[in-house]
Amino acid sequence: MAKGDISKEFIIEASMPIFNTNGYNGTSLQQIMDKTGFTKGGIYRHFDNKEALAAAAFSLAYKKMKAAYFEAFDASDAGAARLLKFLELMKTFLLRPPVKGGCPILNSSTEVDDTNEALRKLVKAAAADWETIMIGFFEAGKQQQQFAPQLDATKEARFMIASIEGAIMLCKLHRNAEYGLAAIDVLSERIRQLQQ
Amino acid sequence: MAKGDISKEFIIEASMPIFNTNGYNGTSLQQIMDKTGFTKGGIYRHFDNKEALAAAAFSLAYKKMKAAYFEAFDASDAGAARLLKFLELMKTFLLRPPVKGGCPILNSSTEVDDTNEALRKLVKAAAADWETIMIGFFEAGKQQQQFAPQLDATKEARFMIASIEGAIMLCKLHRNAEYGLAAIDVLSERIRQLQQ
Amino acid sequence: MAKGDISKEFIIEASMPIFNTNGYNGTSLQQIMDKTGFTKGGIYRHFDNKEALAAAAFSLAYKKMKAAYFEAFDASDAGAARLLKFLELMKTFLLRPPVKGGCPILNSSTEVDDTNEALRKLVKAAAADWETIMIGFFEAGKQQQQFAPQLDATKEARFMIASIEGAIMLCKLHRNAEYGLAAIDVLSERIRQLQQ
Amino acid sequence: MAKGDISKEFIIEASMPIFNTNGYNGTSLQQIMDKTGFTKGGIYRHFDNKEALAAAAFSLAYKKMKAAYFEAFDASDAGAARLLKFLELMKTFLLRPPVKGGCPILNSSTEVDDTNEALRKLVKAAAADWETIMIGFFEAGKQQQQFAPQLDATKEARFMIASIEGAIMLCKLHRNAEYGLAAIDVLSERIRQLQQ
DNA sequence: ACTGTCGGGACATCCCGTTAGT
DNA sequence: ACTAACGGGATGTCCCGACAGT
Repeated sequence: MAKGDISKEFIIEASMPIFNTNGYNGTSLQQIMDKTGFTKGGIYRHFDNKEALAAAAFSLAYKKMKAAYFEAFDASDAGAARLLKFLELMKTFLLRPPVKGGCPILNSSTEVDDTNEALRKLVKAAAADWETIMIGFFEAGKQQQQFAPQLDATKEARFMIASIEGAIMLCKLHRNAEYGLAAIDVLSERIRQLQQ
Repeated sequence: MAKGDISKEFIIEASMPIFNTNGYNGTSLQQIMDKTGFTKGGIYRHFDNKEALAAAAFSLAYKKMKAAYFEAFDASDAGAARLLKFLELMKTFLLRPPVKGGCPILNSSTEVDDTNEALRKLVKAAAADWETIMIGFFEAGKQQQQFAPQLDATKEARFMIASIEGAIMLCKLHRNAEYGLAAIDVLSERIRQLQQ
Repeated sequence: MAKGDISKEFIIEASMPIFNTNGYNGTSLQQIMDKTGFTKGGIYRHFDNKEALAAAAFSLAYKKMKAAYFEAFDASDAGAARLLKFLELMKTFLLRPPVKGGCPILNSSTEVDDTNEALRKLVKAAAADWETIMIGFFEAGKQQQQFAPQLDATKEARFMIASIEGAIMLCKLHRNAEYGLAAIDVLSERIRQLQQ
Repeated sequence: MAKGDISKEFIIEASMPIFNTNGYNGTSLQQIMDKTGFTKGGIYRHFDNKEALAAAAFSLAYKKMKAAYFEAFDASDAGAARLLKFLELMKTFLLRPPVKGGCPILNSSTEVDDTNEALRKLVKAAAADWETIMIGFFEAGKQQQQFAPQLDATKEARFMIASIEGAIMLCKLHRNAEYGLAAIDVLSERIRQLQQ
């Protein structure tokens, strides 16, 4: 990796938690300058503008979050077991998220608008990616005859994502894991109900 | 109502959708000046600072949202029926929310931090208020023997709120009601399951 | 005294220490509003503008300072004795001035310029008034044959005022009476030298 | 000297007379922008805030004043002769000060308070520096047996500084050198008296 | 006599982005 | 590849003053 690429990665890595914690509007280049030690010119060498940097930071945040999820899956697990394991993992993430600031999709979703189309597209893609993964889990469960064949995997996936995101939001707001644990528990119950 | 109070209400009413759409950091006093026709001096006459105005705007937004909810409840309905009606209402709100910009709790939750303690408290209180209302619905259902007496109303309420907020988030992000409808449907199913 | 006059006096009395401590530019009407409990309109009922109020406050400050000086003079004292008594009084005033903020002439002199002609005239008049008083003391000493007839009273008065003001300035700056005591002591010495 | 340093010096040089004439509160960044041709961004590049610029301006003002003093001293002069020469110089400075606006110590002393601690420290240090210099003159006179060995150099220095500053103040206020000349003359007399 | 209301502008500060230079 | 330097503008806040109303 060339020197420039190292710097670029370094800037993204350093700015990611700032963006994910303070939001796009709440983050200034000055904060990133302070953290990285680079000057503005050095940063703009690698990114056209603030939004491009924010987009890169978001991508990294999602990548890290996703990696934290997959890290926890046992290769032998599949279908329902994997889903339950995933939900258990979520519980620990409610107050101690794998990326500082919590779920980047949630954090970005309220701030992106028509003035941030590039970033917006990325967030949508990330959400879609996550959905695809979850659908895969449900489909795997169907193939293993854990779930009924008529189970609507897309619906279940979206429901699960929505509930988890909402749970994260409540925990962050109240600064109390209790508010989200309830939701995760119900989701686990549902997975078990759907089996048999 | 005195002249000043009218102006104050007017400013709150006008700034509410701006704050609820663009967020706290994304909203400038200039935008509020443009919308209201007031100058900064006129605005600061009624609010100590931007946060105070944002707080008032949030309160109004939540009040309007809550009113829209209650407006839809039939006085004769109670317990499970009221919950199901509420969920039906939610479906229509996914893309056409009663307040512009969508659920103010969701919108604010990602942006409030330690620098906005006053606003933060309000958002927390609103979330708690909503939770209390939902708990009341479940408790009413228990009293009418629609739900089993051992049903954990708090857990159900938190789960429902989390799922709804997550659903709203997904719809807003994708600009497509489909992503949220799935969640609402599952919630309705669950209410029916909990009955009998 | 009519109600309005009482209010006027009250406002002057309350704003005087603020102006004398923070200076003209450093004092805002808000501070005076807070201290008096009046609103801006109430204040402007009695004063055309900020400068007019500052002028009134200055006059009061000088009046109080002058009163504090005369209060200490024994009616029987005159000439040199009175001058020495005055210098003793000055020593105690160096750190505990009779009006909060210290000598209003000194405080105002650095801030008045061509944009404050009205205030400027007042400060000049106050300085001239003080000078006249001091000249009177020296002249009285001459008449009592304490001082030589060829003593230049004006020169001595101006010198004494300059030294005292400079001493006050140094004490205020260093927040230490030592710096000014030296000057006062030399002045006392000189008075004694001039006698015989 | 790098380009930036030139700009910085230029800004300090340009803002110094403004600060020294109008005071800290009476000086706006706009005035400095107008005078320098720099924009706020360009100014803030070199100074963290207004106070930092004011501090730099004060330091320059004092440096210039001090330089003007020393420039006038003949290398061969020392002790009493140097003091008398200094007082002669003061006379010409009463109305035509070496730095526009007059003595920066006097000008700043009335305005610095607890909100300007950094600036305050500088002004105190300048006053102390001047005092040290004056003490040196008196001590030199003692060593040359111009003054009695028991002469209190510190006391004389403080007295002289106080009188000079007070004289400057009176001249500035009355816009008339007469008021200060009296004081300087007496000081000269005293130096001659202390000799013998 | 005094309050309430509002205008209009100034203020210091912060911001993002560009360019010259090395 | 990166820094230093600067522009130009927006931000929230404060400030003085005017005026209607009572």
